[in-house]
Amino acid sequence: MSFVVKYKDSNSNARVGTLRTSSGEIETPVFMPVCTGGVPKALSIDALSSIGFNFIVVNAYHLFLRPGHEEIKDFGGLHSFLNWKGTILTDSGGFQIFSLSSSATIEDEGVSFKSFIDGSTNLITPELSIKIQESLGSDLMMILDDCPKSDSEYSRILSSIERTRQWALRSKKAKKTKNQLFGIVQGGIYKDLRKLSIDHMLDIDFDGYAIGGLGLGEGQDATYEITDHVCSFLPVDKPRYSMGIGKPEDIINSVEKGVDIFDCVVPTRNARNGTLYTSNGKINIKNSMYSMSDEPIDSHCDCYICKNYSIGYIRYLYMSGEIAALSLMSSSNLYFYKQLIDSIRKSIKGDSFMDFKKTFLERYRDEKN
RNA sequence: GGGGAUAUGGCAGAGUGGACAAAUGCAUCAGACUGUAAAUCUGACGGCGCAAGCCUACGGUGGUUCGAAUCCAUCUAUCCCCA
Repeated sequence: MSFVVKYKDSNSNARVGTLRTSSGEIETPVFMPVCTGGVPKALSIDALSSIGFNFIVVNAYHLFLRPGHEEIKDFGGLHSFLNWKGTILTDSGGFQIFSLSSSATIEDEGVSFKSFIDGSTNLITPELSIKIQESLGSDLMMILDDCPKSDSEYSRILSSIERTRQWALRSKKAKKTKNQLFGIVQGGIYKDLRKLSIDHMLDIDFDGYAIGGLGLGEGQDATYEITDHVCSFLPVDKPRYSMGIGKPEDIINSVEKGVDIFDCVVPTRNARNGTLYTSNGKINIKNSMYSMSDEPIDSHCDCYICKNYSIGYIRYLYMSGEIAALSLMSSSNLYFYKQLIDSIRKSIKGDSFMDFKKTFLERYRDEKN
């Protein structure tokens, strides 16, 4: 068994488990910093190790476009190329059907993307996606899924789960290595389609199951409801991954429903756009109230940045367009996420997850400086 | 001393008789961001008002005109060239 549940919270579906991959053992719930192109934006990859992360997600489609999966394979694989000793999960490119929808054409065979780099058109099939992920030396691969826009109508979602089923079968068949492969549940906000998609994935049987297509505008209540619905049908002895989720409160609520693995661009992208996460809620460093403030970003935080930098100085750097600000802020947000997921895990082990949730959210929502 | 040019909202800079409270950029202020085509995007940005609207404003003053940031006179300031 590559996944074992070690602790189960008695007041919720939250659990602590260990996930074994070819690059080591991961304790869940876990958060993966997003390294789409092989690096966390505005940071070096070793900054992640310094913060304490040992699990990242990269994107197969982006690395296929540049520098190329064959090139990376020749280099000795992605771990070697990045000099990353931790675990790597590769996303298949399915999300780009959503995010690059204006330059994507979906067919049963696969998805054609017009490259934003050189304009070339590439057909990404489930087989090619697996080949790319295997060439990269992924520890944990994802099937190619059809990720539609959240406001799509029922018929489009229905076709997406059917296509995802076909692509899942082909992905599994194409897999040549022993590395793990996760299925992805689609179905939008429609519970019956979610259930159908779960059945499809369970029939095929994967090493773990991801919930896809959430956090794309359906609203937080819907996100939690669908997460709960999906988790209730997933096997307890397999890891569950909520793709792209989420904001701090989303992670807590999803853990409560039984999710084990997360990734999200929010800590890094929002850092670059001026948002910092603190135990008292998120703040916008552009707000004039932080001008020349000698306070740390988070007075409850004991990280290096909070101990050594004032928010007034970081704001000055940000407003001046200094690159260092983006780096400091990304690092600070990732540290916050690391602390959050560590605290979640600790509270589950102590069977006090719901108390942790209450305490955390009260402070996170109300005090907002 | 002689000749020439220019003066516009926090800054830069369009506009040269009515569609001008005045383009655009920057700065400023606020918001958004969920498997990253994002160091991005959206909104506000003379005053008062919820609004219709009213008031003040394109260096000063005085004119021409139904109407002036735009035309004329004059004053002031700045810059350039020749002595």
